Amino acid sequence: MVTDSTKPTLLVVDGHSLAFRAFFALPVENFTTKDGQHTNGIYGFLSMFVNLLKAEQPTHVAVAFDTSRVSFRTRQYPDYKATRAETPQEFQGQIPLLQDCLRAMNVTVLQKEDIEADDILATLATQGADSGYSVLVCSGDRDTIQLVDDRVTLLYPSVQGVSQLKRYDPGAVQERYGVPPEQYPDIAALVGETSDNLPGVPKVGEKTAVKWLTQFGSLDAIIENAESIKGVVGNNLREHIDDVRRNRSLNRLLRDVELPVTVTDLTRGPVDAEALRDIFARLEFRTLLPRVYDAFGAPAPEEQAPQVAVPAARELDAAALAAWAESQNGEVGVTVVTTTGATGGAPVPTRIGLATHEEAVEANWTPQLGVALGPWLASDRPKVFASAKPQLKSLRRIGVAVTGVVFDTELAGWLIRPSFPDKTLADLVARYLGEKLPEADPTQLVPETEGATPAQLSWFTLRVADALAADLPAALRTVLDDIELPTMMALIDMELAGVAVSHAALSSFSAELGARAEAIASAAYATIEREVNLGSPKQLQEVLFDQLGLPKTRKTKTGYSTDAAVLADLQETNPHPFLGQLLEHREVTKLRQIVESLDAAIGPDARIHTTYLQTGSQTGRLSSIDPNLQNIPVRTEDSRRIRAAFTVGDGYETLLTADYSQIEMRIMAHLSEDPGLIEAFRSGEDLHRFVGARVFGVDPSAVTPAMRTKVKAMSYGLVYGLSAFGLSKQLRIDQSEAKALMQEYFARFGAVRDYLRGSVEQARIDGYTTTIFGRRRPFPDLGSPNRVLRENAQRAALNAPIQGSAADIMKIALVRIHDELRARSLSSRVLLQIHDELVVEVAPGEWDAVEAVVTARMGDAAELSVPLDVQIGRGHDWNAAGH
DNA sequence: CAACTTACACA
DNA sequence: AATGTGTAAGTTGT
Repeated sequence: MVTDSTKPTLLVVDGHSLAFRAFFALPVENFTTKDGQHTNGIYGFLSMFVNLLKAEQPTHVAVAFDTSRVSFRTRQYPDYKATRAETPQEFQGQIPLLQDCLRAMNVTVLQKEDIEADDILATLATQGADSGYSVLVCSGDRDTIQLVDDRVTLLYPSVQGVSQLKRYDPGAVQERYGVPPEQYPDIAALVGETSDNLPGVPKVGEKTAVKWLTQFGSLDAIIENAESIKGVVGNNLREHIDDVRRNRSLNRLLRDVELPVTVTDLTRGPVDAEALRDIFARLEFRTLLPRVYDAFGAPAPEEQAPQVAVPAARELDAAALAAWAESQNGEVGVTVVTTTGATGGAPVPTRIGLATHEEAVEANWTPQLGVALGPWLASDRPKVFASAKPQLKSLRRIGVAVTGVVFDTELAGWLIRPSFPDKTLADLVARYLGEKLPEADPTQLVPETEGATPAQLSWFTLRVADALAADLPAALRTVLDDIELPTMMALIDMELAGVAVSHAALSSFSAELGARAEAIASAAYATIEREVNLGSPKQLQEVLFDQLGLPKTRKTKTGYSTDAAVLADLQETNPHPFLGQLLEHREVTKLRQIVESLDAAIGPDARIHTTYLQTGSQTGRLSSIDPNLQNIPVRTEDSRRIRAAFTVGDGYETLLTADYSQIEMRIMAHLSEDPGLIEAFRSGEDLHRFVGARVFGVDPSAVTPAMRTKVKAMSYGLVYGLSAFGLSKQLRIDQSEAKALMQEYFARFGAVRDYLRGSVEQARIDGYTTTIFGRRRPFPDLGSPNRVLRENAQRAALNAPIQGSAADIMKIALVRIHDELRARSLSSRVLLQIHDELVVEVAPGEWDAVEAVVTARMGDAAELSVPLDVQIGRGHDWNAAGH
């Protein structure tokens, strides 16, 4: 005989009804991801669910869902639940995500065509009770009361919300409804159920129903004795007997639904740490993860010790470390520890740790070690890093070159999941090994936990690299080997080279801009007869809309927009001197801010050294930080003075700029194989003039500037997933005119539309987009029922192969130019990459050779069905070189 | 003091 | 309601 304490407990939950209650209980504003996915139903359900797991400690669990609003009951009685309002779209979309969460928690999710969730619950509860389980049924549907008996308890959400569950055992049902559980459906049949659109006997409520049941003993007996019941209610009963019979038939839950599982299959497994982390990250649930692990009685993965014993780090002297490295045949993990920037100066190596899968060795970095280990580092013996770039940079600073980098965990992790922000070794150890990288507790003066040593970090790096390599599709491995690792080597040289910038030019320009800003501000204050902070959108709103009484503009989260587009619109409809002054002030202060930050970034070598983030974008582009040299102003006369401060450095002769013209449209032509677009590029005619001639049906020579502007905006917009609305706003034309323009465009370049449509559809099927060179970007939301989410994903998916292929091509060109300049022993060097432009510092006498290399390697970086056109510029500074 | 919001520079 | 980035300043909440 099993005692209660050892009896297995089965928990079965109606996912739909409880998530739906949570959906209404939690304010949607607080539960929306930055992408617009609503999560209130998911969060509320999971919160209740983990509490339940923790409190009840069930050994077996299942969550059941309805498949649709249609079931065998609606076939029997088409009006069943017919009065229910349409399920809100915001809720509908949450169900699949909730199911993903549950699966990640290793909880069985069940649903079956034609069957309601409660029937699945009834079936499992019956099986469970018959097999000796103690059964808990959790549902928000009162029909499940009939399941309660001495082995089955119902947990029913109270009016306060889903977190408060009331327990119904037979006694509690008797107390609350005045009848034993098995008779509850009789009451419900008599009273009816408004929410299910099942009318009962008029004027009969719970009280009367219970009275009759007590008096006659059963529903059948009541019906048999209907004649004997007096008064209006008696009449009503006799007139509605068919309704009562129907109600009783419909509210009987099926206890013998055929399911793909039996109760014994519902055991609780451990959570899938990686899947759970991913889905919670996507839903932006931060506090729920530890609660899940708590409910599962398992330590969170962060707290798990490594599954494999970490080898102790052996401290070696320079000669021994070098000898150890030379004796290794396979891949060696490498970790270079550097001084931190805060100590002043650029980081240089302080320690190095090496590891194989078996051994971990390390040493302080000394000049002697540099000499001893230098040959191995410079050899092509295979080395694996976690974030190699800063480490290789630190070595290069002290004159140590490294080759043979065959893997980088950060790059690989990014290629697999470009959207994932966490790519440090610690993150990847947690994600791919399910282990916690030992870290010294920084809050402790004397840390209780020892952090991993450099050699041990190298050991972890190797293991993570193995896991990543196993997860890396062949196409992405090619991107890593042929594009990303070589690009990283080129970036190291570019970052270390830096670009010469004139402090004198910037500081005087900054002062001038400051004076101009002040003058404009004074004039603006005079106009509005008071002083406000012109940089404060809040104060500006007061001035514009209250004081000056200008019409309200586009709404933002916190009020009304005062951005440049809005101010320009206002200036047209309600001209006011303050508007112009404000715009001018914005422009000048923005420039000053840029000039100031650039000036502050000039190093002791009179050059600015940016850092390129190789894993910072989702498309494959680089980004640039500290400072960002990819957004230096260019459009206005003032901004060109900033570019003029970027000069050729000492010992060099001139700057060369090389940019791809219309590379994205060329890729579009290649991918879409549109004959018109391909002809446009092969003809050598100006693209927008050619397209304008086709769209407006005139000779290329008759294309006016206005026509050219329109098709140019249209072409660029295409690559971004532009709508007629967006185009009309961009060009400040009627939406109808924008629509006509788009139609005319697609009539002439139909293959472009076909390609764009097809590529998004393919992405929906594959789950990711692919560039010409095989780089991928996942798009899980292309099939989302949430329209905002889906359409955002569609536009991004439209753009990703084009922007990504352009990034691939530029990286390939960069690497080949970088390598060829070195191979030919030229001193000229690439300094900057601005997406479709390279800036090269040309050494004396090398112009012709460098120009030839750059032109050729950019031009043949990819074999497209249209030529890649490269524009070269030459000058003493970036502005002069830019035309 | 950190997180969020707005605005704006570039491709 | 047109993709992808990074930075700064103001505002708001802890």
